[in-house]
Amino acid sequence: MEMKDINILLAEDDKNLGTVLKAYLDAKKFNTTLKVNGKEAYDEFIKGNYDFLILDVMMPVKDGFTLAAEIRETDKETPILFLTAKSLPEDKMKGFKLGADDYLTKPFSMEELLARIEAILRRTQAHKTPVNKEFFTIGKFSFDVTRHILSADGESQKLTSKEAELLKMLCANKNETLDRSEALKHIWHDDSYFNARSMDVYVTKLRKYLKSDPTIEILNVHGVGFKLITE
Amino acid sequence: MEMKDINILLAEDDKNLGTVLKAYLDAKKFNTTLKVNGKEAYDEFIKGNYDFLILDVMMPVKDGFTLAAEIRETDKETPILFLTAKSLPEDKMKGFKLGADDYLTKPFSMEELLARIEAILRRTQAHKTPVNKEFFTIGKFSFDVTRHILSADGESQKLTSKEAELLKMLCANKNETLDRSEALKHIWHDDSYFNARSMDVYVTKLRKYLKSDPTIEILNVHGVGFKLITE
DNA sequence: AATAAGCGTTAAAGAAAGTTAAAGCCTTAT
DNA sequence: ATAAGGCTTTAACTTTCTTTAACGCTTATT
Repeated sequence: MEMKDINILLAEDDKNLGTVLKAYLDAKKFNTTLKVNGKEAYDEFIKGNYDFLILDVMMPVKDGFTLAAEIRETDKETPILFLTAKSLPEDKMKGFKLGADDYLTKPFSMEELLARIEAILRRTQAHKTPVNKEFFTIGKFSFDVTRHILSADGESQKLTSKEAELLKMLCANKNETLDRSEALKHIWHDDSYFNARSMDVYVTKLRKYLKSDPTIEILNVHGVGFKLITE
Repeated sequence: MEMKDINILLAEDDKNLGTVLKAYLDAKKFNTTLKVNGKEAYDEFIKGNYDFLILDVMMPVKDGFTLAAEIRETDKETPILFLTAKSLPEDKMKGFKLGADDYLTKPFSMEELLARIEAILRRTQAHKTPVNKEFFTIGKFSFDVTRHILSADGESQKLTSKEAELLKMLCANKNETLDRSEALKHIWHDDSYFNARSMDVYVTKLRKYLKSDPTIEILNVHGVGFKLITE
């Protein structure tokens, strides 16, 4: 499965486990934020734009169950997976009653955790964006993401997979900076020097395609990435 | 949640466990059908309109993994929960890789099973569209999977088995990329260079069959696979 | 200002895919 | 047993897509 821009909020008070988990999930192309108690996690959840919550149950200041209950007061959608040493049946049932999607007891394998996260995301992410009807307007151009077609003035240009993916990411971040490393991780699956050069070549190609509309610009943000500018 | 219209297909060869589970689930307002092996369960799944599958892994005639794989060939939606005595990590991973939503090892509590089923249904029931697993519509074409017949405008084209299998996989992944290696492993049983070339030949054939509808497209995703695009 | 790192662009090399035709390989009928 | 026919694979050639390399320019750092 392609794990593009999934933001995971991980609440775990065991620093060791937390760090290891975050490293593992980030390596699997997620974007993980680690908080060490329920209160911090709640504050982070409120401001952030999270797609998945992994909550330890026993934490200082505010435990995972309380945290989940607070979150579910306003948010019924974001998936919750409890991660805990408590394996009592009553606890499990409490977790599910609070609206959890899964409940994993320690010790567990990272692979299983990943598999369970992906199983849940398969269900939730698919419906988030009404699948594959993606369409962007860039100045006088219209861009059919699924068909890889960029058209304007009655003319159509068929894009290659890489061109289309890059343009899609730029469009999704219209007028904001698209981090080079994000694009590389997502499209090239590896943030390396040579892939970065390859990306530069693609930026040039996209600029050529778009140059007939002078209001459009793919701006370089030195050392950071690129920004697609349109009004 | 009101459960009385939820149809569960339960495949379990242990008569005792099967009967007890069915009774429990029916008491919880589900509508449960019990089959004692993978083959019977598959036949039942094909004709029925099921919302949830509970599959034992070890069963005579056809095991649960094989059954799940067959079902997932044409149906990516219906939730699958594996119920098994096999608790080896590799088995769990295999289950999830096959597209399972959950994996519960025996012995388990009925309450936990119920909680897990409900957690999954919460995600899936909201947006479900019942589809016929043996029949696909592709633009103006209709494709009878079992009979290998592709028809449109009153004309029918009989497909060869390889053509039909490939088209089936493309349909099951409509508007998503079908990985080349997945198709090769599944249809050719070996992901090799020469089979890949053979697959290319079949893609050309399918494109010819489908070309009379310009809204249909089999798009190549370079280095990854193919994507069947329809409106 | 000197230096290094980052970017823009073009061209060429390399890898993957599109297509067509012919060769293999089964199955079935004679 | 052999020939015919349909299906699948192999082969060869063509086209397209992606990466690498090269060179010049720009931006940050000191």
